[in-house]
Parts: sequence; structure tokens; C-alpha cells
Amino acid sequence: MDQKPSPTRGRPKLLDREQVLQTALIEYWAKGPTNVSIGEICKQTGASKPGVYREFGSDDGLKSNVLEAYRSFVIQPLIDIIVKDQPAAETIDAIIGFMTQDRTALGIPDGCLFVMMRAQSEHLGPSTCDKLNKVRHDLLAAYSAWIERAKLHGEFIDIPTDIAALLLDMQHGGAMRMQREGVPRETIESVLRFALGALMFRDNAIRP
Amino acid sequence: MDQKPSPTRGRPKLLDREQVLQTALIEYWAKGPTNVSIGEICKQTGASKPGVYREFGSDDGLKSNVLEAYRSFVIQPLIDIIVKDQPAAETIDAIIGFMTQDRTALGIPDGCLFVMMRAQSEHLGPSTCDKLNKVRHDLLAAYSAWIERAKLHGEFIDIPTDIAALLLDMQHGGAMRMQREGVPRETIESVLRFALGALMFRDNAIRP
DNA sequence: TTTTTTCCGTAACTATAGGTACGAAAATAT
DNA sequence: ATATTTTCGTACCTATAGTTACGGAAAAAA
Repeated sequence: MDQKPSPTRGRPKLLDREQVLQTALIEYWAKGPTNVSIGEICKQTGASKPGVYREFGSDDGLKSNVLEAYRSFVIQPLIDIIVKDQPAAETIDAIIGFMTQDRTALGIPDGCLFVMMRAQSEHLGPSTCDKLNKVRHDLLAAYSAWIERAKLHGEFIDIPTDIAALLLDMQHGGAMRMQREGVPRETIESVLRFALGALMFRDNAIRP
Repeated sequence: MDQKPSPTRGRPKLLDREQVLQTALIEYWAKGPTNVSIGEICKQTGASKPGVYREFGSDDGLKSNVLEAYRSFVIQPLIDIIVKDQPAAETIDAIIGFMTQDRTALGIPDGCLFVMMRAQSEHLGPSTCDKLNKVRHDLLAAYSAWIERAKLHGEFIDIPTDIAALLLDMQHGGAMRMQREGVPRETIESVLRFALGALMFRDNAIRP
């Protein structure tokens, strides 16, 4: 928790930590977290390899930092949608909207880095795996809190909360994988509407 | 389509094609298709690297052959369950039973090689990707045929067939991923029962 | 100006992976 | 026996990835 002990002494730092993080984030997201080398990130940012290692320690260190950036950039907004106090039907609409955004219009890659990392956690280092478990836990906790609340309002079907949370997580992962496989946006939206609508009392309305 | 032009001439072949295929299958399945090197498979089977390359041509060739073995060993049995002519409720039970088999008791790895390969198709060669698409197509076609039939019998909810097929495929992938993440068998079974039960008319019964 | 501190980046190291050159070995045919 | 055919497997090649040794550069402090 220390700040900078001597802020201005020695050769000034050139390495742009944020730029490396952003570049790595987009590259990992677009190509898969195990398909991008440190050298590639260096090329794109102009940073040197020792510079990256000085900043992040290792491949694992870089990836766990990127995951943290992804968490605050993507997962936290999803959690914010989930825990927002509104009718469950609107929450589901918001979740579906979030998962089926037009990514090319937004300039961000298809799929989900978090989902991809989980699918390849065996290739990742320990601190990235730790972070992965934490994020997973937080997301499941958010689902659970929302489900409990919706149950109290009589909006949710009779289903154990932990099961429903896993089910939502499963649909999220499935939607992200479909997106990466090139399934059209509208198709994914329909699938999600049926998959998530089934959790509420008779709300199977879909629109063309 | 030729058979052996000269069955018995020259040095006899030592390389055991089936053993290499079986070993590669289990290794890819257990560790992920991009986490096992050809050298590792050679070590385990006693085959030489040039021997494997003579037999399969390349990494891509080996992987596509392994995928074919996996298809007939795992995917085809699933398709057989799906297309079997029986009440939809029983088909769903059978699908759930199939997906939640006790793998350790059966001596086979958790998860699904097909699902893993799809998630990492960017790391795979062209013939493996072709094969992957074919298997995916066959599986979706089987789902679709079953759904159409169940609809005629009035057993299925009102949902476009292609959407329902993708939904089933999504749940399959989700269940396999959960299995790899260590979620207990019974939990996955509950999730699937809700996820698939929602496709039929009021059949949300679950058992403890 | 010299020292001290801090960061820089070239050039290497190590390990692993996919892939192959090539001479030897084992069998049949002449 | 010799030639022919087919397969064998050691040893090597090449590329890439993660990682670091190390000498130098840039700034403030003495």
C-alpha cells in the first residue's frame, strides 16, 4: 500500500503501463488469452520486453492485471445491471441487452475474456487463476442476491438460488461462445430470451 | 479409397495407429487439445515422432483423426439418444443422464473434447476445423429433428426449431464446462433439469 | 562534476513445439 | 546372394515463447 517513496529521482519512466494494459486487454480478448505473446504486445506498444517484465513481473502478472482491467470494464457493469433494484423482467431485458450489444459498432471484440480465461484456466498462472475465482465468485454472488430479491417479490420461479445462479452463469458463457462462433446477434437474443424467460413466471414473449 | 496395394512387402509396420489415437484422445480430452504435444504422445505410446507424422501427416491430421474417434465414441451415442423415438420427457431424461454420467467411475475425463475444441478452434488446423463444423452441424441437425418431432406430438413449447437447437447445444456446452470446473454432478443435473425442462409444457418436476 | 539512483533496451538464454533428413533395418522378390 | 521395397527412429532443424544479464542513459543530489 506504499505510495512512491521518491517520486522524482533517477531516470524517468517511459513505459506506459495503461497503454500496455489496454493493448493486452484487446489482444487477449480478440485472439484468446493464450494466443498472444508478450513480444507481440511489446511490438504493438513500442515497449521493451524487460520493461513489461519490470512492470508486471511475469506473464501471469500481466494477465492477472489485464483480468482486473477487464473486470472493472466489463464484469462490473454487468454486476451493476444485475443488482440494480428494478422489476426482474427489466433486469432480464437489461442482461440480454448487455450480452447482445453490437460489438463491432462499439469497437470491442466479440466474446468475453473472462469466459475464455475460465475455459483455458489450465494454461494460466496462479495469480490469474486466483483472480478468476474471485471474479467468478463475485458474479455468482450478484446473481444470487438478485434472485433472492426477485423471489421475495414473487417474480421468480421456485428454484434453489445457487442452481439458478449457476444457470445464469451458464447462459452467459453460452451466449459469449455463440458470439465468438459467429452466431447472429438476433439469434443469440432469441435464445437468451427463452433461456432466461423460463426463470420467470410465464414471460415467454419474444419479438421478431 | 484404395486398400493396401502390396499387403506384405518391405519392413513390417510397428506403429500402432489405434494406440496412438486412443492415447491422444484421452490426453487431449483430459488436458485440452492444445496442451498436449506430439512428443508427449510419442513418449506415452513408445512411437517415434516421424512414425506419427508418417501416419497422420501433421498435428492437424492427428487432431482431426482424434476428433473423428471422439465423434464415434461420444457424440454419436448422444445423437442416438436424441433421435431415438420416445416421449420427449424421456429423451430429456436420457440427455441429462448422458451429460451427468460419473466420469471417474467410467474411467474417462470430465468435460467434452468437442466443446473444448470449439472453444479453441483458433488454435486448430483447417482439417480439424472442418471436421468440427461437420460434427456441430450433425449434432444441431439431430436436435432439430427431435424438436420437430416433439412439436408434432405437442410435447414442445412454441419456439423456433433452430433457436431451440442452439439452446440445447448451449446447455450441453455449459454443462461440460461446469463439469471441468469441478461443479458436483448433482448440481449440474439440477441446472440441466431446469434448463431443459423449460422447453416442455409444465414439466418442472425435480427430485432431490 | 561526480555520485547515486532509477529506469532503459539490446541481445542473449532456455525450453518447448512442430516438423524432417537420412541412413539403417526388415521384409519380399529375383 | 542381391536388389527392391517399405518402414524405422536418432538426431537435427526452425520457430517461438517466456525470461533475464548487463551495460548504458537520464535525472536529481552531493
